[in-house]
Amino acid sequence: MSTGLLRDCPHIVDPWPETPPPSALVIKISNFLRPRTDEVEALDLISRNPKPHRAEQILVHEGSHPDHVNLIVEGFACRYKLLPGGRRQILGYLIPGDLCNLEFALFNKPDHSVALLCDSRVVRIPTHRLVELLDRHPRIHRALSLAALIDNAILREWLLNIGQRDALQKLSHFFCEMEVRLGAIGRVDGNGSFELPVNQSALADTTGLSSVHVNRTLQRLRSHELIDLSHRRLTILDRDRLRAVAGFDETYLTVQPRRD
Amino acid sequence: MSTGLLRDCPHIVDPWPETPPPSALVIKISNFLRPRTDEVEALDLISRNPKPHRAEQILVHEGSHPDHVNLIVEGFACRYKLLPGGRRQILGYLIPGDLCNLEFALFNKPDHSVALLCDSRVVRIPTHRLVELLDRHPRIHRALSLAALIDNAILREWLLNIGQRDALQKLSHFFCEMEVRLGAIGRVDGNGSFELPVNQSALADTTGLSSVHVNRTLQRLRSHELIDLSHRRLTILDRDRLRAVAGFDETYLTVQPRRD
DNA sequence: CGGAAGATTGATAACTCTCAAAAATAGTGG
DNA sequence: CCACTATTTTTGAGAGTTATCAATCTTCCG
Repeated sequence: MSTGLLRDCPHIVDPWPETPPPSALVIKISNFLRPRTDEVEALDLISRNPKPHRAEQILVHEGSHPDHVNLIVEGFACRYKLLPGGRRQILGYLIPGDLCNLEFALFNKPDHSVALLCDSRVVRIPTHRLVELLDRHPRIHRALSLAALIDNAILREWLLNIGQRDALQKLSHFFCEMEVRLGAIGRVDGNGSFELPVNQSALADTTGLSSVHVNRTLQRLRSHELIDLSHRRLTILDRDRLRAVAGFDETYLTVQPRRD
Repeated sequence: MSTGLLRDCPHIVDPWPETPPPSALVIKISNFLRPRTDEVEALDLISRNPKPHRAEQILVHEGSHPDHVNLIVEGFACRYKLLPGGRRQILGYLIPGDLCNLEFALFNKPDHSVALLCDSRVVRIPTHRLVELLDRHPRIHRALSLAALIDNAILREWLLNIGQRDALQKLSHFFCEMEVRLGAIGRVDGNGSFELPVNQSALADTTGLSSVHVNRTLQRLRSHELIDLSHRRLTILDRDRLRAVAGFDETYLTVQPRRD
């Protein structure tokens, strides 16, 4: 069952105790197209046997030259860049089903690092195997391209968030985004509550605020009864109101394919 | 001495020893691979007959459903998002050779708008023609994918810039980036001077600062004799020092293809 | 020449930061 | 299971960068 390693990471729970669990990657692809049986098989095959990794582990080092991509099967990771002075900007979060460094394994060296935020299960896929998969299954290739576009849209929205919104909006917006993303892979329960293994220092580096200010802004959100954040778990108490505060519009996270 | 991506890729030989001036798109593609004659022809064909457009014109409306992509042949444009309160975040700049909305023409609706910053020459390419081109010339397709990765890297660097650097660094960094990008397409003269049709209000929306603060920060940069900005033209007086101030490292703008 | 847009300046307010330390929580070993 | 340590959260105070408002000056352009 659960190993000692995973015991301390309560969000790693098999949500499909009975049936064969659809892999995170299949769920993700399904957002873009209805996968055929052979495609499901290929995706399942490639994400088989995830290895447990410890929190804090660095999956990708800026400037390295990886020969594989990382698929997050269970857990959380973040992309980030460091500045000489020690400041850090978090560039995005990786959740189950996300491919870590597709682009850089194929083309360029990573311009940023990726680290795990909690104990996670990760598949290392050799670059050549991924390329084979994409060659053999063009629809999967297309779906992953769509996923990359969404990543892009997320980056642009973050730019807007960090550049133009105030602290309260920044944090609210981030929470709204994570709720949608995690909801799409079944990680949000009926109460609007989900695992979010992100401490206040990381929230600060996500939003470009100081951790002290994050702390005080969180208190404000709590006192307005918009959220509850404790034990690495976020509960959205009033989603509509939180979205109103954030100015959140989820369309940038959604897909409207033109043709199949 | 021209700065730019070509200089940093010594294996890429200048394919036009003496002949007619290469189109902006050909120059751009050449940063990623050495185009064959037929590819140059195809690129030239598709970027033929650019139409003049007035400054301020909006090329792409957020939420619209364009049936074409815009190729900037000459001029400047910017991507941006607006917030209900009237605030604006500029998300990136398009310079000659840049394709405006490749992604959204193919897949999704634009999540942002694009507007011209000065009188420009633009080619409207019907989506289907672009798709044909990409199908017929897979190497061009691949090169454009690489270009998209660079765009991505730029977005991440902007996130770092806006999130973590102070006003002086933000502006310096932006100037350094534009110098490299414009240098790569031959738009920077020997004195480190180039056209930059971006007013202080746009600089503010680029960096997430107020225009008043931009003004005062520019004065500081000028008094340090790092730049000169007037008549919509920026001159970098001391590139090394400006880069040091900005903490600028151009590798995120460059390409190191793995194969081919 | 005159209006409009952009740049500059001054003054004040405010949001956010930094420093520092205490309180609370989580993790670890006996 | 408890004690102990490290990490994280919280709090206080003061400083500072940056924003806002409003007016003036300058430049651009018809």
